[in-house]
Amino acid sequence: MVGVFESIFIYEERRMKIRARTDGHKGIKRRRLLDSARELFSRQGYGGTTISQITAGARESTGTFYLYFKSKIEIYRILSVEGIGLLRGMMEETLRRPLGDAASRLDAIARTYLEFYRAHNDYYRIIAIMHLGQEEFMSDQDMLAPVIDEMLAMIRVLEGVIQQGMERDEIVPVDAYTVTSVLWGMMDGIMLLDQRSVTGIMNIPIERMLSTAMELSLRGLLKAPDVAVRGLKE
Amino acid sequence: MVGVFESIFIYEERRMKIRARTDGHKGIKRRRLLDSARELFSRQGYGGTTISQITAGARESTGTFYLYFKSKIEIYRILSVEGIGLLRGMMEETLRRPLGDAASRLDAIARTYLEFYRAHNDYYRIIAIMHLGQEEFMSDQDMLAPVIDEMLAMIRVLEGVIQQGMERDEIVPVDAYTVTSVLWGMMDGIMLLDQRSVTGIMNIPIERMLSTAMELSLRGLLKAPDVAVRGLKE
Amino acid sequence: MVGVFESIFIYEERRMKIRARTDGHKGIKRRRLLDSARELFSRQGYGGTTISQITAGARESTGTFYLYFKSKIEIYRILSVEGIGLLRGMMEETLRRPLGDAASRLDAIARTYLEFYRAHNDYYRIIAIMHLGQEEFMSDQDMLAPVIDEMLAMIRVLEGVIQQGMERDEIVPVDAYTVTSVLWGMMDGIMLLDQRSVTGIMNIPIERMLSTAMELSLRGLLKAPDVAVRGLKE
Amino acid sequence: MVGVFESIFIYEERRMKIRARTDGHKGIKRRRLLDSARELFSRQGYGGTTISQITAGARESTGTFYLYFKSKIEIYRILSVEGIGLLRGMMEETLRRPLGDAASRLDAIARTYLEFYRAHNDYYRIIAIMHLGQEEFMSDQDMLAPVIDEMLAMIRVLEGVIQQGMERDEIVPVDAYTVTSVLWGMMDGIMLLDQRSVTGIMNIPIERMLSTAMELSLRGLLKAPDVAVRGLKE
DNA sequence: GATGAATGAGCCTTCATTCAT
DNA sequence: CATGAATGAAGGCTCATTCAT
Repeated sequence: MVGVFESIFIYEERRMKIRARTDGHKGIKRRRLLDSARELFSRQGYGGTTISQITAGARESTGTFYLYFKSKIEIYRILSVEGIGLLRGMMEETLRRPLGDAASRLDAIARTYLEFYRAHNDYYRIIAIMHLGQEEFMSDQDMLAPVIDEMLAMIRVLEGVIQQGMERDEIVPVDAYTVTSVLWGMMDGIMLLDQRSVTGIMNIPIERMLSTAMELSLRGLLKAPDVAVRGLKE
Repeated sequence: MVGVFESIFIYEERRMKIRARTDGHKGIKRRRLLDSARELFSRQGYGGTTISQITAGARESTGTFYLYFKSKIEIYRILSVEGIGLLRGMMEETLRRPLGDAASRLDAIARTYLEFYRAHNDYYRIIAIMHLGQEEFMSDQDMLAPVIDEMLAMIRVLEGVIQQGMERDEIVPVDAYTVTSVLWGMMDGIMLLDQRSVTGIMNIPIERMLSTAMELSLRGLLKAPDVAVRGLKE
Repeated sequence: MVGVFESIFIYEERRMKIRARTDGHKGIKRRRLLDSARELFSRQGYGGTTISQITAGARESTGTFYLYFKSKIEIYRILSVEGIGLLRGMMEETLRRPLGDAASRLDAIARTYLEFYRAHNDYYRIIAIMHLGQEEFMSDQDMLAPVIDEMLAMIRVLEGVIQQGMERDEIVPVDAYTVTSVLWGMMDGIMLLDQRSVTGIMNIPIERMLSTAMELSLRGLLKAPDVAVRGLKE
Repeated sequence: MVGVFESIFIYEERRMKIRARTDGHKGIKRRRLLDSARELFSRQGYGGTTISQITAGARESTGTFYLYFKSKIEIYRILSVEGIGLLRGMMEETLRRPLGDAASRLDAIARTYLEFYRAHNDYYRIIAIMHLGQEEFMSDQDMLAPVIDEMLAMIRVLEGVIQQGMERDEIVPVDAYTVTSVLWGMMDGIMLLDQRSVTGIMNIPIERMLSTAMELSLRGLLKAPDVAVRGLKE
């Protein structure tokens, strides 16, 4: 948790050095508002959160909110883009490391997604869950477009791994794009289960669910699965 | 449950300013309100839907709503239970048919879920999506309990299939409950992707995604996957 | 409590014999509605009582209410008149008995009022308390007129006692009408205190308050108070 | 408290579309709302008065109400406490003056209560009348508690006077608390009569009723009544 | 006559957004 | 720039009264 905020503030710090000092103040207030909103949206939902709560959480006045954001929905959009950018950064970071075969790389990707899910659950909820079934979001192209762009970029990264795996003869021939999407959906589905399980619906630890899912998929995907997959039987 | 849906198409003929003296008439109004609510909740979310919209959609007056339902959240709960009951009915219907091996059965289950998803997307959205991130629901046990009960009952059905598959030596030894959950999560994840793709994020037909997911999983799950799985490479 | 209702029913019974049988049924329903309303008004206040509650309490249907009463306010008016009539009946009954001097008569009157207050608290609340500060009642002359008429009639009865007492030289010379009003107000004030004390404001038994009030007044009113008044010092 | 009332007449001059930036302005709007509510509650009762009416009376918008008060019942409670505080202030003021014997003091108390009743009839109606028969208030301890406390405090003041009178041998031996309650109830009863007589039930001026009541009681209460009491016969 | 479903105006309260200061 | 008071349009829900049956 702390790691992220540091990085966010560091980012802001950098901007401050480039821009005027007032911009720096501006940046700080803006960030405080974003942080407050993120926490509240995640906890209370979009409709359940009021501008007053956001500004109170940031120790700013109501009016100040509109100095930094056009509307309530806009701050939500910004948080979405921010969140997905954070996830992408983590993915790129992961894939920058030298990782042996396709199995390891896919495994690393899954682990990274899980790490994001846990360390930045606020963001996860915002980008993956909260907007579902909110007419305002689904029909607001300005809202959705940048989120979708980021998401597609990330899926393309994953797709590259699958593609490479096929080229290296580690993965059975498949339609890389479809399989990528399926893997992504699978991961989301499991995290969704975990979100629901917050309310006690089922009690399997998410790591176990995710590793089971990956082992299952890798067994189906790899040419020589026996090497990579362990522990399916427990 | 199926009978109910038939009635949806019939009642429009009868439309007149009729007082609901008989149980039949009463049922018709109630159903019209439920249908209107289902459509609106699914499209606009819970918070985005007003009682006025629901009654307008059913061509009734505001007060009439409260003749049939205790509150806004109550009609949502009823729709949830109704939806999940419908899904369960379809599942039971499917599994009642004589289905050969575990592969066929799992395939049939996936197809049934997909059929529900498509034919009753309103209900799917209500039971699987709309309540996410609505603090209101997550803390309302009266609301959640029946939905969760039904859902667990259904997962147990799926688990039985896995279990049986292991006993018959068709499926590799796994923890049935975990694998069941993973499969369920996977299916939901893919449907979630499709829901998002309503806005054009990616262009793969859901059937293909789901069959790819099943093939992948079955390859990992079955002892002799080559027999059951076809078409992974396309 | 029972006594009153018997008398009411007997009254209705008589009417039944005179009128057609259907009128009898009508009378019974009407009475049931009145009784239900009386109990509810007294307990929940006018605004807090709904027509549905009244009809439910009388085991009649909502619509039936409007067969017997023009409106919600009308049943309230009828109850008021009924209540005050009941009180007057009790007063007349009391004064018909041979009662010695003025002191005894005034005492008997106070006791009768107290008895009414206790045995028919529902009615007391309706005629003396509930309508206060209800714009609708105070400006509705149709509502007030009959209640006022009955009340004036009763005050005149009391006035007669004072007058007679002066003529007999038992009471010091006073303006009978003023003193009557004062005595009446005094009794009401004490009952009001008791009503408030229901909520725990003060804990003196009403009999003691009322007897103290009467002793005090009689000492001021009578020419030879020492004879009539006892127990002031306790 | 008195200061407040002065302000009522001043603020109208200042009426402009002004934002309440300073405490002063804020106080003015609050007061305007309180005054509007006081007048309306007194005239129409609690249930008969709407927030819209209150804000319209104060020339504010609906939302503004909730800037200054938590709810409808809260403004009623504030008015109650304000009213009873005003009465207490007047009582204390009166008793601070050097008043000779018990008779004069009791007389002064009665006059003060009457003065309050007349000069602040709105408040009188709110604290003494309006809440009667409103189940809503009787069960709301937060509402009742401060009112009751103030009232008991005032009764204790009166009780002190009686007590002192007995010690000085001016008053016959009585149970001070009971007699106090009775005197208080008597005064209220007479004011109640007057409230009802607003509608023309009887035509005696309230001063005369009250002075008659006091004379009557004092004659019963004092050891040497002939000195203090005049004018009973008119 | 009797019924009770239907109506819709109206209530209290909330909150995103504006704008005077 | 910054503030936070002000706004007023809804929203969910109730209930006296009506009227088709």
